[in-house]
Amino acid sequence: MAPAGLNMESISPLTLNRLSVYLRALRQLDEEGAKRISSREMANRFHLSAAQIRKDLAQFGELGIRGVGYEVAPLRHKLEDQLGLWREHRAVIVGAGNIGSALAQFPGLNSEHFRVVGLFDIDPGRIGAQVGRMKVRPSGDLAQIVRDHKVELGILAVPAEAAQENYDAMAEAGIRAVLNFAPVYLREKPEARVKNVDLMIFVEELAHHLG
Amino acid sequence: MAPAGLNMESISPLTLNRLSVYLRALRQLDEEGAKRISSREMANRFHLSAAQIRKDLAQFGELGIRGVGYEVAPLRHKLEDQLGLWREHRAVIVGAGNIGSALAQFPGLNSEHFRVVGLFDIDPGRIGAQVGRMKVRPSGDLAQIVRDHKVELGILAVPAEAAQENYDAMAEAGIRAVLNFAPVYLREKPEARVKNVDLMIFVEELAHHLG
DNA sequence: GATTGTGAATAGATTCACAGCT
DNA sequence: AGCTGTGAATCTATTCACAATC
Repeated sequence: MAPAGLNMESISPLTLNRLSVYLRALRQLDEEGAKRISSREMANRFHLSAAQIRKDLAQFGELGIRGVGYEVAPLRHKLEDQLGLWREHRAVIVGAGNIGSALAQFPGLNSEHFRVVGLFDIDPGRIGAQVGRMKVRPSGDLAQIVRDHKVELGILAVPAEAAQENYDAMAEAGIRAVLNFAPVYLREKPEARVKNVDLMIFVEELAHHLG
Repeated sequence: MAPAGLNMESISPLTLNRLSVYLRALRQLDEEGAKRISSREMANRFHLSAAQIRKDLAQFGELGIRGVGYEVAPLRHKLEDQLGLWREHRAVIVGAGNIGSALAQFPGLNSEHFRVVGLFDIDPGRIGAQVGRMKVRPSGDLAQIVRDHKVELGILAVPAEAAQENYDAMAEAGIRAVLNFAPVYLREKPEARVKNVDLMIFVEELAHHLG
């Protein structure tokens, strides 16, 4: 009997990130029409560890069938649930520069699970510009859009020096989670969790190996 | 006596990524005119762990002064050296869609340490388009540009289904390291190291916490 | 016979706490 | 007096290896 909802332990961040990887693999398998997959097959195919797949998945109950493997579609949906993808999340992007504009049109953020409902900037030269299917709005309209569309997710794509004030404004408007692309440490408020994404960390990791 | 160059141990990936974080902090301190900083001050200011800063830095010799702290400018340069930033690295970007075009104009990739020397696409509708200071070139010109500019770093910003063939072409052309933004597992060649960046992992991590 | 789920073993990372310098 | 560098202790993550199950 799988103790479905009563898991006290929170998922470790490393495991959580792997769930996203497994989910991507399962979606591909599902599209290919695969009905079942063993941890070994999945590990070989997507360059993962079979033991780790099993340990990670076992946290959510007995999801597999001994002697057989995992059923692709049900496992996919289980992982989507764990990742909060059982409902649509609305997002706004603040900063309509290159990165912000690219993210506004990013397929993953305009999918079944996420929807970008606003792209904001403070620069009058950008306000009103068409970016994909959206028009850039003045940052002053943020709070109203967040309220009207029940936005939970904010994406910060402003210069470093403007990041803290825009984060504060997002938190104030009721946003619950922020993905920060500005290369700066944000003083975090309890109501709005921050996840930093620093692209230079990836580039510098490669540069180190180049020597 | 610090055994400067004879470090046999390779740096762990977690430590390596923190070096980028420390470097960013040190640059800011340097610009502010700070001459010295203690691990404690740095930890408080940038929300890090003092013991971890010391452990990480101690790998590269006795960089600090007991009773005093670290000298900002020399430490900054030591970390830049460790991260391979003592010389300029040339990069090309393949895929001139939203993400590729944004990265072509990303300040970190057009800095003292990195330079984007080419932006490529296969779509005739994009070839010739002006993106920042660059014109989009046909992917067929990749090998020549890589050779002429001694390019070491490739950035893959093509759709998932085109990623493997473009990675192979990069490796073939002589590129040594690839930052892959396509959400797909690449069969890696020994001559061209891959670092995957999947933006959906970050978004889904936040979505999980939103529940 | 095959594969999961899992306790035990191993490996790796972080934090503690203090000796050693300045 | 204050801060680094570091061994020891702790905590976390991964891998192994096999009993349980289909």
